[in-house]
Amino acid sequence: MDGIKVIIFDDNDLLRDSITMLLQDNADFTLAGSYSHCLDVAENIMNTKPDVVIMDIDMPGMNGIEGVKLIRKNFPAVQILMFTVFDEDEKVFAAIKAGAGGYILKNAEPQNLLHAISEVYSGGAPMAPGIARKVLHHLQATLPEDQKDYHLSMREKEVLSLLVHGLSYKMIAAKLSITYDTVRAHMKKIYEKLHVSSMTEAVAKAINQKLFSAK
Amino acid sequence: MDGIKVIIFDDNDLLRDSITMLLQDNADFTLAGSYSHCLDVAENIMNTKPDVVIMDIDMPGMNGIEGVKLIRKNFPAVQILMFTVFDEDEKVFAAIKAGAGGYILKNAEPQNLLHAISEVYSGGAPMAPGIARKVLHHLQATLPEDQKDYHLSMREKEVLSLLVHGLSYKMIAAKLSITYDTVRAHMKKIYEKLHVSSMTEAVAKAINQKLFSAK
DNA sequence: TCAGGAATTACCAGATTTGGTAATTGATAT
DNA sequence: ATATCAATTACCAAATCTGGTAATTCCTGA
Repeated sequence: MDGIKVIIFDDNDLLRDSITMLLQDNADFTLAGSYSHCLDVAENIMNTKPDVVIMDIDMPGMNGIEGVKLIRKNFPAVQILMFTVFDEDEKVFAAIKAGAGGYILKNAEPQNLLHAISEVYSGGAPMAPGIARKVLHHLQATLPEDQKDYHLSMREKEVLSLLVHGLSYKMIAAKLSITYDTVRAHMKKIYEKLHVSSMTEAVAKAINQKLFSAK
Repeated sequence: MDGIKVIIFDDNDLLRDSITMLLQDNADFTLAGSYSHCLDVAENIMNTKPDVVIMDIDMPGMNGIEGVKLIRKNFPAVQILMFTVFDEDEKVFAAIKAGAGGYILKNAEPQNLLHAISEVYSGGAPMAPGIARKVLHHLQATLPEDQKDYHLSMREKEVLSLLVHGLSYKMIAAKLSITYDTVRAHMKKIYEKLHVSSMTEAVAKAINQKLFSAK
């Protein structure tokens, strides 16, 4: 009956107040805490057990990104909604990397904030339009290319994988219980198929083409 | 006065009809074309010059992902909104990689579709909640770790970079106009700093830690 | 001014990799 | 049944890499 339990971290007192009122006027939400800094973030969460945390980025003492990391590490079930004026790539991606579940901007309509809280609570990932576009573009750039198929045999993949993990021919031979010369034979085939002619090139190509997670 | 110009590709005739009606009832949108397959996608776009394309994935002849690639390649200004029943990672990421600007599901409210069209048109990236979450998670997983600093000197980075690009000691020496032995000296330092002891390990570590884009 | 790091060059000896050529066995495909 | 391919082993000679040790120059911070 008390709706989604929310706490907020923001050093702007006026903004915290207006959000407090916004949430109090709406039966779907309960404001369980409001803090001007996130130095005691773990304690605050322990005490209030929120469903959703609204987190500013620029705060004295500890910035919101660090706060997010702490929350994710200790309370993985809590959803975090970034609420900030920043829309630079650096902050956005740092927040996402830290584990934020949504990212909206302070110039948004109050109604959007409420909607975003609901959405992040129910497993969505509310993002300001420009942010979502940034995220999509970044993803487009990093997503693997259409994987070329180099027609490596099972054994060859096995050998290449070990090579990528730093083993020498001799070590690979030992690991696979085959002869040094057999490893060499496989390597020759691999070089041929990958169009390379040295271990370093093979490793670089294997990792870059994501033939292996390599780690 | 005729609003956002939309065309749609979907092999479900009933669905195309209902979207046709939906758009006709709304002055903010104009339906400029409706096709059951995207085999003639380039021609269709040439003729209709749409602002936004609504694209299904599963269609006879050519699937929507391929269609998206074609559109992106030839008409980069056109925004594409995926509209499909699929929410598997594979399809989602393939569509994003291909260049889709938004991704919503067919079980969404009609109102959401209209909203998504507006959003993708104005530079946003509308996504179904679950899709957005997938995207965020994927990004979290691929975003670079907090880069460890191996304290490599400028010269050492230079040498390592060339190594990653497949050059041998000799080639590196030539490229940098230094002696083979100098390259060796740098490599020894690099091995020490990266805690490795072979070229392959150095290359693997350099790429995995994203010291270089390596491509 | 002195210590320390970065960049450079040098040499030695041993380990490792590379390219070429060749052969055997077993499985698969036509 | 014949041809192709994967996996295996082998040997040679040349090229390349690795670890150790050492020295010089230049520049920078204490």
